[in-house]
Amino acid sequence: MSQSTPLKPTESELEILQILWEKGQCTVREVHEILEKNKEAGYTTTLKLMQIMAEKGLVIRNTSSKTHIYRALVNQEKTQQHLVSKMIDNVFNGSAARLVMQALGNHSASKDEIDSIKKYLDNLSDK
Amino acid sequence: MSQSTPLKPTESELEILQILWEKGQCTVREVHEILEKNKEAGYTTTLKLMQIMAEKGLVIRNTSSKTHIYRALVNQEKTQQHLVSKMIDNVFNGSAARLVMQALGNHSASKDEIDSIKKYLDNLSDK
DNA sequence: TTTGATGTACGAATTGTTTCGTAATCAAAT
DNA sequence: ATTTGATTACGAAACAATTCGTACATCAAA
Repeated sequence: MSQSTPLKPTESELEILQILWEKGQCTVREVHEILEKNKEAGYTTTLKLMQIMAEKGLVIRNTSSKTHIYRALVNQEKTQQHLVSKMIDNVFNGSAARLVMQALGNHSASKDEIDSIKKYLDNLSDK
Repeated sequence: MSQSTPLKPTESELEILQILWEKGQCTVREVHEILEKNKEAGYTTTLKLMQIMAEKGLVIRNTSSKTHIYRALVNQEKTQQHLVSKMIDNVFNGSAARLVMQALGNHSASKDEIDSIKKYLDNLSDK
């Protein structure tokens, strides 16, 4: 089964996709202003990236007015899934469990998060 | 705190690192033969990659004999940790829990794996 | 109708990664 | 000694991602 849209966006593209996934739709300027909070970047750089993403089919844009409006065209979950699978193969030798433990061993998970994962696991093993 | 060795190896570099992590030490040929099982690649390509990795400090090589022997110089767990953290930020908007669920939902982890993760979680929340 | 602000389009420079051809080196076998 | 085969060294091409300067379009306010 061939996939015409790339499921492996670059890092910069992912930064933009995350914004679009959250906001639903954005102008280049809106995306750019959010990006700028975290890193230095010229406006035309963001513009160019989003244009390329449109060419690749990662996003679609409405060009009916002067200021174009962009939306993500790739599915958030599918993209995440694909990237996680790749990482499991590429970094953890195929072991999902090791990735999970590494992710949790990091102090990045809060107690609430851990609890919700437990619930999730309980549901999983019920089936 | 600055890190002189890059903790973000490229994909090709990761493929090689995984082999070195597992085997401990390897010649270029050994690495190359393992890589060849999964993908097409010329011998000198692998050689060049490993030479560059040595320059970057990702690996170290013993050149005392004609055939050089390579070892990973970067730590497996630290590297994994770093990459997972990046992915959590970059792909899952900072939520470790969402990464974990994506990883488990997808790769249909075995019951044993799930149980061992549960135990791991119990230990985590005890502290 | 001119000016300024805000936009898009486009091309090109820069940087990093991957690939491989060719030459040089060395050791072992003949 | 010479040949053969396996190795490293090196340079450059091919490719991809990122960055940005400049030109041009549009619109609204002066």
